[in-house]
Amino acid sequence: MGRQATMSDIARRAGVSRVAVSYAINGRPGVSDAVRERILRIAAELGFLPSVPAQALHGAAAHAIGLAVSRPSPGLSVETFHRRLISGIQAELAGRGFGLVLQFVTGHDDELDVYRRWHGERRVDGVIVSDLTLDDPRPRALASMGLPAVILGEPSGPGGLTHLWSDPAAGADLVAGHLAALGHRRVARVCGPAGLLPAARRAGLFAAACERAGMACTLIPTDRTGEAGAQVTRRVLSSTPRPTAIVYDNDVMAVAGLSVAGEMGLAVPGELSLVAGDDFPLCQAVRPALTVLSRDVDALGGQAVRLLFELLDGGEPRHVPAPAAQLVTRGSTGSAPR
Amino acid sequence: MGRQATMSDIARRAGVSRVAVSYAINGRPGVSDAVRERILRIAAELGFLPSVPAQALHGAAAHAIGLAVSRPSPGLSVETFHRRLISGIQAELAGRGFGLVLQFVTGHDDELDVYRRWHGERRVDGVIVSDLTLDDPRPRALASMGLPAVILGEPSGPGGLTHLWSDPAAGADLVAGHLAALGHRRVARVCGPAGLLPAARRAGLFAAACERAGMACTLIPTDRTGEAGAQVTRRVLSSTPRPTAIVYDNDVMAVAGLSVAGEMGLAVPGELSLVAGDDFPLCQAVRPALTVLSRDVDALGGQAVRLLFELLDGGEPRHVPAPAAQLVTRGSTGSAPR
DNA sequence: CGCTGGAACTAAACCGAGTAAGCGAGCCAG
DNA sequence: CTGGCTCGCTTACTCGGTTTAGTTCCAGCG
Repeated sequence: MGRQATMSDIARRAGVSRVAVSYAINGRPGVSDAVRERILRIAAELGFLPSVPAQALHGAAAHAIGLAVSRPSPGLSVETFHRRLISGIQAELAGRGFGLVLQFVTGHDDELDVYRRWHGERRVDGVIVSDLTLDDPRPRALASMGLPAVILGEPSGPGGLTHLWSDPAAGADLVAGHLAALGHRRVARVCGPAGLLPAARRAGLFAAACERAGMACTLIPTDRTGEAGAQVTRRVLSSTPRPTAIVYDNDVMAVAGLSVAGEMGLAVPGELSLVAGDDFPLCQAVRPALTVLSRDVDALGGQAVRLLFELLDGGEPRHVPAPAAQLVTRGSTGSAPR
Repeated sequence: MGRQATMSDIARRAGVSRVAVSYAINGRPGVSDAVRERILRIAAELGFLPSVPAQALHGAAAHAIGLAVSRPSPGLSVETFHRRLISGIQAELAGRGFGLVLQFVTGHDDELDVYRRWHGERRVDGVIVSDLTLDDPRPRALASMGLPAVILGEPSGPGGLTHLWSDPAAGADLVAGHLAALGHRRVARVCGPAGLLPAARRAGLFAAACERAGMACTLIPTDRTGEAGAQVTRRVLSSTPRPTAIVYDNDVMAVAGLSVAGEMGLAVPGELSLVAGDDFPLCQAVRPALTVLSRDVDALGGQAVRLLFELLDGGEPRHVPAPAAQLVTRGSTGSAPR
């Protein structure tokens, strides 16, 4: 009710100056224990909380970090990825009293405008950037803007920003190795858009891993939607010779692929093995449950936040490897048909 | 580069006082057109943006609204629901220069703490509340806190807050009518947790709608996870007499159910019809695509924001009906087996 | 010629905090 | 007994913008 209590209110009630209240509440020396205690009691009574805008006025701390999410990138996986990323970010943020400001954007230009606005309006202290593309303008722009940022993705140019990314080679080897060990010799890889840096790298590395494992590999780029997953799967399964395993870049395409396989009367994993590129609840809900290459996205978000705080505390930007992806074997992969 | 330009910087460069700059930038009378133009030109050159914290200091406008999302509520549908809600909120917010502050919470108490903090710290101007439960303490608490709020859900107590909700009866009738017209006589409804207000209401109304349509209906409460969807489906399909149609409260359970039906050798829609409770990309990705009861969640989010702005502009709280859900017929429903 | 009025601008106060500097009291040492 | 030191608290200034109250200048008008 009424308005929020301010330090002046507390000072008046306690019969001291406003500054004494500031010292008491921030736990700095300058007030006696007796007065400090009285002030804290009154503050608690009044439900006092310091005004973030007022604090942000003098220092630069807005006590918030920003995350811009590319809106039109289709495919459930991306959504789920971001949701888990946000979840991980939150967990780390909560302890520090920081807030998360979220904004959907439609492209890099739009996103940079958002960063400029956030920074200009002192709304956020730093940002976390995901979905790196080839020749991405964002790192450079952020650096010249002076807005602290943690980039989720491999550093390409020079740019002195903090990057956090995991080596996709390890994951590619895991999947290729698993399939090769099961006796597969012909596999298809349903990839993400060729323009997205991580998707392109994953595709290339998987092809290389297949070669090393002695398997033939077909790469098919898609827009990562379920529709695309279904279409591509139908086409691939109609080709001759038919691959005995398909690896999908995300979960929604894999689910669509599984449905198509069922429709075409192919037993999974008896006649066809499937691997999904990310582990989300959906992958365990379908029958058979999908073998997945799983990243701990929550942990990634948390680590990104910790790196951002490092920057905010005056640390130098650095490049950090993220934990590697792990293969979770479920019912959708089995021995290759003979 | 450097720090952000302030009004003082502009004033110095333009050779006028800070106040003149304020007038010029806010389009208020008090400066000549010549000076105004010069000030605006310099402001643009310097990339000036007013500091939100500084503005928030005098009025109450933080230029942000808050959304707390219940974190542990399981089930992909809820996640997707929130994602689309956020998307709709964003679209409406973007035009007004408002930001969205997001926070995951673990329960009502936690959520109320978050609201208290947001409000106390002047971080947000209002909030949007979803996932109403029976005897929900949040509306009352928000009202007594004086924090403007739009509640997505049916008003239960008195409380003078704005509520936005759609009549679930219409949707229940649509689904029941559709199935009855196809000749179904025995249906199962896989529901959400009994404690969630909308889930409970939907369940009750669907049972009533079935009765009116002359169908027998079994209600089964679940926690909405894919696992639960699979389990319940297996149990239901093993019972005698077997229902000829199953209606799920969300998408992930429906997908799990579809997989189980395939596993058990039941043709969809030949021997069994399935309906999902929400329309998300996933429902179109699987084969056959799922018939769904679709709400325009994006529009809902947008409308919630508009109602919140009404409140912020001094409007009175009111109760508003949301657009009714629509039935989208796809491949998973067909004539009942004879 | 002087009075009124409005346009154009400025000085000063304010919002709610943080920080630096100042000042009186009490204590200790010389 | 007094100089100097610390403790405890206050006054004064800052942040960046808004608002209120003037002030100056000039035109119009009686």
